[in-house]
Amino acid sequence: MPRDATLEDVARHAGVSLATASRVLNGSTRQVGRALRERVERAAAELGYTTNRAAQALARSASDILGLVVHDLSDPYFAVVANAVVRESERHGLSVMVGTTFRDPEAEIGYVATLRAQRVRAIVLAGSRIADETVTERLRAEIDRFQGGGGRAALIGQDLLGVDTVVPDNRAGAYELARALAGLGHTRFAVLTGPSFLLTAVDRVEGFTAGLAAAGLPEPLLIPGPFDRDGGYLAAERLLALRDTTAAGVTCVFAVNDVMAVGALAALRAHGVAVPEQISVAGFDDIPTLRDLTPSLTTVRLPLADMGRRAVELALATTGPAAEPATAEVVLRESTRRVS
Amino acid sequence: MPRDATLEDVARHAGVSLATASRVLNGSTRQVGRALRERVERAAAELGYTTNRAAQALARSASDILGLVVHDLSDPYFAVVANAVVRESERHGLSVMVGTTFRDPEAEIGYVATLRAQRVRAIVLAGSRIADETVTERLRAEIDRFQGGGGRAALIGQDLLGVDTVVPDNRAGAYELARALAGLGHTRFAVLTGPSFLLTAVDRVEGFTAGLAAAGLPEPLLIPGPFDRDGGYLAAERLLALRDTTAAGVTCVFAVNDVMAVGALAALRAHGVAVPEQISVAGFDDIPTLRDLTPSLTTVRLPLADMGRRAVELALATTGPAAEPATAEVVLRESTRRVS
DNA sequence: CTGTTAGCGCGTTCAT
DNA sequence: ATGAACGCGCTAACAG
Repeated sequence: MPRDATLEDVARHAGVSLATASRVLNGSTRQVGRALRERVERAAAELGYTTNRAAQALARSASDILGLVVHDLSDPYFAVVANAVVRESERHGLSVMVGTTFRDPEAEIGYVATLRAQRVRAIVLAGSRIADETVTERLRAEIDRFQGGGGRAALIGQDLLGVDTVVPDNRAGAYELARALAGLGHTRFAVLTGPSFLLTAVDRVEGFTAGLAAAGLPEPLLIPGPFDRDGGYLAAERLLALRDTTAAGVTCVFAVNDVMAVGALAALRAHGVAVPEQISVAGFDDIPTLRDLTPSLTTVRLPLADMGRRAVELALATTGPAAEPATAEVVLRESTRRVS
Repeated sequence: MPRDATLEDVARHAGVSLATASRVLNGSTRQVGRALRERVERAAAELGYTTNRAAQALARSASDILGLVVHDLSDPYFAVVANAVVRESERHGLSVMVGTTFRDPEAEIGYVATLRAQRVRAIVLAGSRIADETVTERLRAEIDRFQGGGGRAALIGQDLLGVDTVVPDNRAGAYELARALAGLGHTRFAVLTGPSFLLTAVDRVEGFTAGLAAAGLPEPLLIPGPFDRDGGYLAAERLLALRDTTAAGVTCVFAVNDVMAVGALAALRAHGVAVPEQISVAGFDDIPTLRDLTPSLTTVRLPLADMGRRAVELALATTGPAAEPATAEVVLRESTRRVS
């Protein structure tokens, strides 16, 4: 196993000192004579030399890695955010190390620890915070340790950790959505709420309910369930089961994210309920991949890619903790109709 | 900026030698006396010590990072694959460093170089190879250098680089799809081929054409274009424009991937062409997120997550170059209908 | 079982 | 402009 060429190999091969080789091959401000510089470059090329970044990081005590923690890369929400984070990081010359937690808060804490061990330059945490003081506190402690060691961190989600955060405007978005749907004439609503421990879900439910109240409408029927496609499917089935009782008169369903809405659409279709003729459906996020659905989904657009990009900016900036809102915008499409 | 605690800090704090601290804190086989062990652990906890992995990697000359290179994380195909790669890597105690190339071969080569500089343990390259000998050769050279330094590499795609590869059975899948569609009675086909330099696209087109030939049917009408959603949309529009001439009699369209098929469906819908009543549409990949489309999409299923998982296994195994097929399976759904 | 010490590959003063 | 030497944090002989 012929080991990689080292800087010393290059220096010797070029007949110069280690320091000189270092200066020409890695971004030093110091100048090196033209002749030597070329000798070193030739030697490096001949030996196929590549900087050992681990060693460089150690010597400089500064890595060029950015850590990213998401719930689930196969969820298009995070896929889009992650894509933007990677892209923006590359623009800054950083490599990205990703971790997936599958919504396990312990895994999230563990991943921050791993990234701290890696001495990454910055960490971006994407995804809903959890309604659990203890866990949140432990995560905050881990992040504090990371920042204590000189690291930077930024969040996408609820501003709960005392670090720079891009805050999706879940409440306002859902509020406006409720008003828009009320404007279409709907009066009885059901909400597929997702789990009550997910703050993102909670914020959206609360915003929606507040919007209905502001329109002078009664509280919606709340149907909890998992935050994913199957959760939306099951919740929609439960709604149908309640059609003749609690859910009587419901003409519009709000699923707190697009992926759940897709599940709900599938369930309604499977049970022969026409959308939007018999019931209207709305989601949240405006996932690009889902824009070609039929019927096209009424939803609330979040600037996903932009959020990822801005999170990286925040994580790389040197300013103190700040919360930046990411504006949500209602998009009415075919899955909701006007009722008399 | 209070720097992180080091092993030496811990050792001093616990009143033991550096070596002892190292032995208890990091996985050495060596045993340490119970008393000292506890003292060290306590000291580490008190100081909030975390191993500096960069230093550890340097000392051990072996990192615990796996590099992953994909075209585009926001493309659900790669999102699913990447998710599986991350998951499997975590299972092996490895962290994942991702890079996105957006189908730029230069970027791909560059990323392998970056990962080599990082001295990652293994690299997984996902995504279609390109029909360009020169570029392929340069990528191969870069990978060889990486492997020369003791790294391991695995591929998902065409077996062209002389490393372990998970080979999606594009040809056979498309071949079977053609036969299945022929079995439905279709005789005139169009193929939205994607770009001719993408081997994945080419393989699928060739397999499909071969399948038609085997069924005694004429060659399909080929319509090239980009490999993404918009490419599918545009190609479908071009197909419609040819309806009264070259494309006369075409009753079935094969888009070489699901995302393109979605674009095609959108275009057909926009132009008032009913699917499958007026024309049948089929895709390839069976992207999970797209399974709830209406009409549901006839496609060829690829075991995406499994492919990612297996690529990691290959990259971590010590065996020599091998090519493992990933079987493709035709899934007939609503977007294609039987014709007389 | 525990401690000493020599590297791992590179950056960076400090002389020259 | 160039080189010698020390340090970054940790592992792995080697010696006791």
